[in-house]
Amino acid sequence: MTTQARRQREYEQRETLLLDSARRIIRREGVSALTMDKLAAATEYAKGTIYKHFSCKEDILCGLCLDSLRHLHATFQQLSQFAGNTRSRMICLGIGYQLYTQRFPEEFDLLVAARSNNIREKASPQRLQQIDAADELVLNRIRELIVQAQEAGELTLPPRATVDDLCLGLWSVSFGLLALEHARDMIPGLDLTPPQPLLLQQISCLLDGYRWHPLSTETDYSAIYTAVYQHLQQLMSRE
Amino acid sequence: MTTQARRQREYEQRETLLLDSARRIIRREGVSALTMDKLAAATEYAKGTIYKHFSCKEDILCGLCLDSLRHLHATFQQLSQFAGNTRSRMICLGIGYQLYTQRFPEEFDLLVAARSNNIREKASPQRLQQIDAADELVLNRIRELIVQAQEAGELTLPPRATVDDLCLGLWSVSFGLLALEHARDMIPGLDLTPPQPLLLQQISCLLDGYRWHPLSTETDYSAIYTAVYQHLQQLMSRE
DNA sequence: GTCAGAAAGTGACGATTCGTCATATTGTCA
DNA sequence: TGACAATATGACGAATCGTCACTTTCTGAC
Repeated sequence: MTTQARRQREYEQRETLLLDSARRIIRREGVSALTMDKLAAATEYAKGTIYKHFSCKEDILCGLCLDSLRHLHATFQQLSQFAGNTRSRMICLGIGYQLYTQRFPEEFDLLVAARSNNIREKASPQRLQQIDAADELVLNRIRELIVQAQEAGELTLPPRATVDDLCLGLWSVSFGLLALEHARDMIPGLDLTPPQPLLLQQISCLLDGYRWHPLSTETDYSAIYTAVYQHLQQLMSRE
Repeated sequence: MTTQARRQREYEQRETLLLDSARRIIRREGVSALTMDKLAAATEYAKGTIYKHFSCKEDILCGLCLDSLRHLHATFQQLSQFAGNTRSRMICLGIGYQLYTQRFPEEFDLLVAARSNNIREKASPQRLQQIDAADELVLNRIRELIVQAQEAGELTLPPRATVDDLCLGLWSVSFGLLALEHARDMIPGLDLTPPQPLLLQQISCLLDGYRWHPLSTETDYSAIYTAVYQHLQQLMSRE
């Protein structure tokens, strides 16, 4: 049915428009400035129409997270074409994640917020489920790479560790570090390496600990880091 | 001045009472159920009185975080008396952190939430500053241990890494992993080691990567883990 | 082209929660 | 004991929420 399809398309376009408007408001005035009335005015739709899409304000925030996760996933997809040994390619994902949070700080902030009940309690179950699904897609990219490393003989997991354990470990240290990165400004007198190499250093040590070859003691990765970094920065700014 | 002092004490006691009430409401009915009117009714104080203590609802949430961080710090203090080599003692802190989040899940949830602008935008600057200060106290316990490890010759940091880098790395992986732990329930089909050893495994690999001796390949830590775990569990349940 | 019925869009409204502040109460000390 | 300060109160106006009865637009059969 052609009418049906067109309507569906229009609905999705409007959802995008609504999310874009919401994003703009948040970027300009902060999350607390986002109100349903304001969003309605900005998009020139009535409040009732917005409620056709989102069950509440928190649902919109989750909608933004979802969008953002899909973005991240797309980036990871592109990165998977990067050539090199599996370990460099994993580093590549780490750098991608970091650049992503730098380019979309508001979205990442929401991603952190969306981990807490404060938001989850109110958002619609469907939206939360979609977020989880998107999360999993991203995780799959990491998982894949670990499996490839095993197959390539570059990684042999310790006895009781599973692929998912390492996967979650990598995710944790990256998510944690980026989420805590604010601390850099907030906590005075913290003597840290600049942000860019800091995450790589942590990932690198973790990978050394898991004995993902070639170890950082065996190869000098710094040239590779720089190359990947520049490559990615171009890639992401182009969009 | 004696009157002054007594008033100050009463003020603090009431603040504790207010926070305890708020905590109870959140625990029973969720964060969104916490309203100023409800808290007023529960504590038998008027709303105006509550606003003498907290600038808004988010400020209360941050108050709870602060409380919780102080708790964590106290736990870390106690743990620093634990005997053993520096690496086991670091593991000890990790276990302490984990048990802490298990015992106070609501508080930890708030701690995650308080990292995002959603809350930070509204809370009072003083409270946020207090949180940062408390955060730093906790970090100092980790930092100390790293320095001790260096002094004991059990740890030699890689060329460009600072004490704070490692400190933040450990904090990140722990915070990240615990914050993402929900994922365990949410994301289906994740093949993970059970929660208790999972964090220890990550920390352990990270420490191996940093070459904090004795490495996990040199010593079997599992007996120590179990001992520390039981010791701590007793310690924390006693309170 | 027209029209009836379906689908989509609207915004006024009641309800909830917020934060304030003029007033009331309590406590202090000369 | 009383004057004054400190503290507590809760009624109130403002802001925001989410709903739903109504209006407008669209659709496809005739």
